[in-house]
Amino acid sequence: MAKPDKRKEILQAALELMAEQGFHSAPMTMIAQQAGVAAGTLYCYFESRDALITELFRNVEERGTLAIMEGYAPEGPIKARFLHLVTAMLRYFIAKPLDFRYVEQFLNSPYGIVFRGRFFGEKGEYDVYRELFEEGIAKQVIKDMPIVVLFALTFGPLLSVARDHILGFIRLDGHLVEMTVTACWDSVRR
Amino acid sequence: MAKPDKRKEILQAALELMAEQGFHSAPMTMIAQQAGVAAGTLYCYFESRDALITELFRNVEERGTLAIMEGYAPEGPIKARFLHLVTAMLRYFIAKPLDFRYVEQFLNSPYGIVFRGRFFGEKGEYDVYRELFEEGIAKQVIKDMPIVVLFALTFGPLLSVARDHILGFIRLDGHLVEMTVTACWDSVRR
Amino acid sequence: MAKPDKRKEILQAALELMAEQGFHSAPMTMIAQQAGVAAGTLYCYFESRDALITELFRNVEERGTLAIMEGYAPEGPIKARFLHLVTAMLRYFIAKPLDFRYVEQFLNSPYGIVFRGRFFGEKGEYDVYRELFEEGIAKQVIKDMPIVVLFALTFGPLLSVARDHILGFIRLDGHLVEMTVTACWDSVRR
Amino acid sequence: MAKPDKRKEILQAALELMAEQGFHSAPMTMIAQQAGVAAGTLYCYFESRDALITELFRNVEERGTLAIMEGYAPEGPIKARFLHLVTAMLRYFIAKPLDFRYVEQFLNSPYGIVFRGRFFGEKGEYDVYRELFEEGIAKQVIKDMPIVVLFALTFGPLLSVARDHILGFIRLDGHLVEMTVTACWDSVRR
DNA sequence: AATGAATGAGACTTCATTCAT
DNA sequence: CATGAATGAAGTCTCATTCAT
Repeated sequence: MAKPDKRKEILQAALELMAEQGFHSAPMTMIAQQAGVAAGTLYCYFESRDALITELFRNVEERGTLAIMEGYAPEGPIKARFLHLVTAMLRYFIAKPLDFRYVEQFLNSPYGIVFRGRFFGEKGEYDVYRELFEEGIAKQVIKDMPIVVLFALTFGPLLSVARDHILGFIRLDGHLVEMTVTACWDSVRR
Repeated sequence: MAKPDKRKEILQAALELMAEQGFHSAPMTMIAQQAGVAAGTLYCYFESRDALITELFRNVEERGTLAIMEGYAPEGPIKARFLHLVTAMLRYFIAKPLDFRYVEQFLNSPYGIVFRGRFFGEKGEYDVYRELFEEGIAKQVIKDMPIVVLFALTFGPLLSVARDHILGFIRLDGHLVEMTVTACWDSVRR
Repeated sequence: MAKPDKRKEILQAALELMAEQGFHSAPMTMIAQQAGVAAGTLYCYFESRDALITELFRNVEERGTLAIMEGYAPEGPIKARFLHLVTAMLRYFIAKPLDFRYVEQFLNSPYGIVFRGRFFGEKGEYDVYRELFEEGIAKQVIKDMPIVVLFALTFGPLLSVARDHILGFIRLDGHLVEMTVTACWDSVRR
Repeated sequence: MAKPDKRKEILQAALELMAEQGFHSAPMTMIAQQAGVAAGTLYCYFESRDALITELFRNVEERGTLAIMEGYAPEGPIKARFLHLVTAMLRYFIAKPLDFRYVEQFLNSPYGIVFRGRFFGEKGEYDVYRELFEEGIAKQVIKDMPIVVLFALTFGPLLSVARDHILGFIRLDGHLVEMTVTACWDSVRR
């Protein structure tokens, strides 16, 4: 029994190493070391390196989903809902830079090809955006474009800006977050 | 056949393999094979794997720069210049999917961290955007935000949309390109 | 269910796994699982993997010995005794394919090198054959050859034929068993 | 170019190690060391461990085939042909104990399951035995039994006796070889 | 006795790079 | 310049065994 959270420590170790240096710089041995366990122990909790990487992504995704759904009012006006989701996501990225870097790594790796086009999208949440856009289009509040393009207009800048913040190229304070989110809105609104 | 330019063939081979499968799936031996040369020959032209990868990026970057600068009128109105640059870049990505995929791989790898924040920016071109934005801000045509954010608002959606096109999630025809570019403009304009 | 004899269950599990897939495909953990016990429990009953393997061989050997000695008339004529032993052994192999496969695995492994030259030979039974051959030679019923060669002539075909039967290359019915055994006799008889 | 026979040295190293201690005691590193090359070099000549093992078997098989076919008169009388083949094979095993041990290892491993039932049988030679037996049965010189059983009666003792010789349990001189082969003949002849 | 999480040595394999030709 | 065989460090994963509970 010992530490029932050895699994969590491994995930955390993997998150830190992979987010900071990329997948290729986080061999299993190093993850084990960072987690304070033996190399073989990783395989008590994860079937393979791939399984660990995928599982970690699900983990992060879940945290992200919780973050953006908190306080979300599915019945409110389109614009308010859009601003809520996008602001929450950007704040989440800023608050959890490791999560952000990891998601980026993952989506830009062979593992993540499957997930391309969505970000935090395990079923429900993906639909949150989709529904929002579709409703917005129907109500003529949002531009009549393919959902995929609306996604790009929304998340493209978001990821880019979050990255720049994390890498230190800018400092996203509350004001700047608001401006950025508003600009995103400008690009999708009618 | 002869050997018109072994260097170019090596670069092309690397581009194809890395763009299609990722860096990790393009070992030096395979690149050599694809280029029709011996493994050792690569090291006659490039000091190391890293050098080849970096050099290839510069190569692609140059092509991209040429593409967007063609027909660019530096003295025209802000909006027209913006639309020109962004449209040209998107078209370039669509026309050269391998270049695009490679740039993505590169920027999302440890190699590319240095280049983060810019895209086609070797000196001059980066300045093209910068000047455009600064001029636009001064003339109160573009939102008064940090250049970095304006970059994110412009290139974030562009890359995302290009990726979706290349992966087949959407089909970017002339109309859709125009709409996308316009939406980008909406996000940065005042 | 309770635990009638954990030791036996472990041996049975090892027999099944090793006979069917070979030693290499039966790690201790898998044996434990198949036996319905924890991995560590194996070491309560067997000092090591080697000990388990060796002990299992003795076990199987004992069953085999019982099978061939049943109904054996040590005072009868040479030929009748030969036919009895050989027939019984072949039938035993057919009836207990797992035992057979295991014996084969064992004898063809480093473990079994020590046992080479004998088959079911723990003390008494080996002597049964030896005495039979020696008496046969003395009575000029059996060829005057080294015992080891007589063993080879007797058991070589037996094992080979049993293997072919178990692997499905032939179907050994009563008639074929008799013919095979007779042929073995032909090779040793004068 | 260096040593054009590095491949042969690797095969020889593998043969020696595997024949003497079994597959499991001959890791790739050790084979490389014994062959006087680096570990990676093995993979210049063989795709994988499996490929090496299989290739080595084919190699040995070929040597064995040459040995038994030398001086074989396909038109001679059944008995003479039988004695030739069996004697030649036994002598080959005695002359090349490593080959013999390796063949045994191989046939008793997962690799060799496919080859079960034959010994030196790459097409042609297998047919040599088969034709011999079939012709013998037709001419009523050999017992009318399934070919598989005749194989067992012939090769079973052969392998057994060769093993005993190699392990030092007996010393097979010319006389004993002749006696053994004759005994084999007794078991299959009518 | 029994458990099973943890260990860590060691196996197979890949691949960037070198160097004698 | 070009070659490509050779290298060996490093990575992933397996599994016999231990030990605190």
